[in-house]
Amino acid sequence: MEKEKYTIKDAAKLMDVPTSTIRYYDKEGLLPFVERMESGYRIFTEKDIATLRIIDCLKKTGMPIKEIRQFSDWLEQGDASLQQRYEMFLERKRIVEKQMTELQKILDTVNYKCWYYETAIAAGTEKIHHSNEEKVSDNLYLENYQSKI
Amino acid sequence: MEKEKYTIKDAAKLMDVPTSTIRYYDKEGLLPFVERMESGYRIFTEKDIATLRIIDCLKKTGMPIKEIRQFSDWLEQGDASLQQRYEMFLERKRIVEKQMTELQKILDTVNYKCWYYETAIAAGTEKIHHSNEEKVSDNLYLENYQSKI
DNA sequence: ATTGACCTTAAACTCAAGTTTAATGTTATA
DNA sequence: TATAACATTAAACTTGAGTTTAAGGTCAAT
Repeated sequence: MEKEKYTIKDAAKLMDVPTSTIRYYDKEGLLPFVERMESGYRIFTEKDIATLRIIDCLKKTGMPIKEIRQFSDWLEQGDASLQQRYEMFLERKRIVEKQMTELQKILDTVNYKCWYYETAIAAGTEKIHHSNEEKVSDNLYLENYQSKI
Repeated sequence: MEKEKYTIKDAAKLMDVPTSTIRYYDKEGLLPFVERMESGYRIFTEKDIATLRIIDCLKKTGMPIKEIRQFSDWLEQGDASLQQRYEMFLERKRIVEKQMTELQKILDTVNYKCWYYETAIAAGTEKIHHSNEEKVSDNLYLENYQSKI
């Protein structure tokens, strides 16, 4: 059986951030659903932790805090905002897919540079990549290399 | 035949950034190789533009400006720094591969939420995801879904 | 030689996303 | 009941990565 209630310290540990980050998110309106004790201490439920994980996922898609706040507002509205929330995730999907494509291109360039330096080190100098013939080799390399991966 | 020399405006247009960004990079020591006219105007060669593109690639791997400065310093040292530059790109490769893995996990979560909202909208309420039986369905969905993609 | 479109720098400013500090209140336990 | 280890807030501070501003110098075409 899992624990049911969490302190801010527990929540912070689960999310692997300092407690100050959780307080900052709350201050920015990301956590309006978090209840308090009479003393003012925050109480996080399992459900709150699950929502924190979704907020973390949105952050990792590159969504700025202000837009995540919109999502939290929609959460407060319940079923009336299902469509908006759905469209938000559809857009995040498109964005992340674009990021993946971009990241693959970056990886191709990094891999090319690895090969560039391997061959330069073997030759003892970068000059081997300066002549026209070698440039042709580079292109041939790139063409083959990218289809091989 | 391509143009041989570029102004800061040309370079900025080629890199799709404002000229202020190029000046900022120069101020931070990223562009020690860029020559000047007697008047002080920067002159970018084809090679400089190629190096700018590599700097842009490094930036897109998440490398901070201060570490890119190290790369520029190594460039100035010529063949003596081939090994260091090679190791730098090997590390960037590992980092980008990790980013790709992480991004795939994020996409899995986003896809799960898309399904979550599709089904909630069809049912007219999110409550369908609250009962224990439905939670089991979620898990089954996730298991099947991720192997299907 | 004047005009407009360029270029230069230093320094101040912006922005997001936190982090730190200070002053104070609460809870668990020995 | 004292004390340690938590918690609270507001406000100031930090960091990275630029952008903007101000004051001025240069270039190309008329």
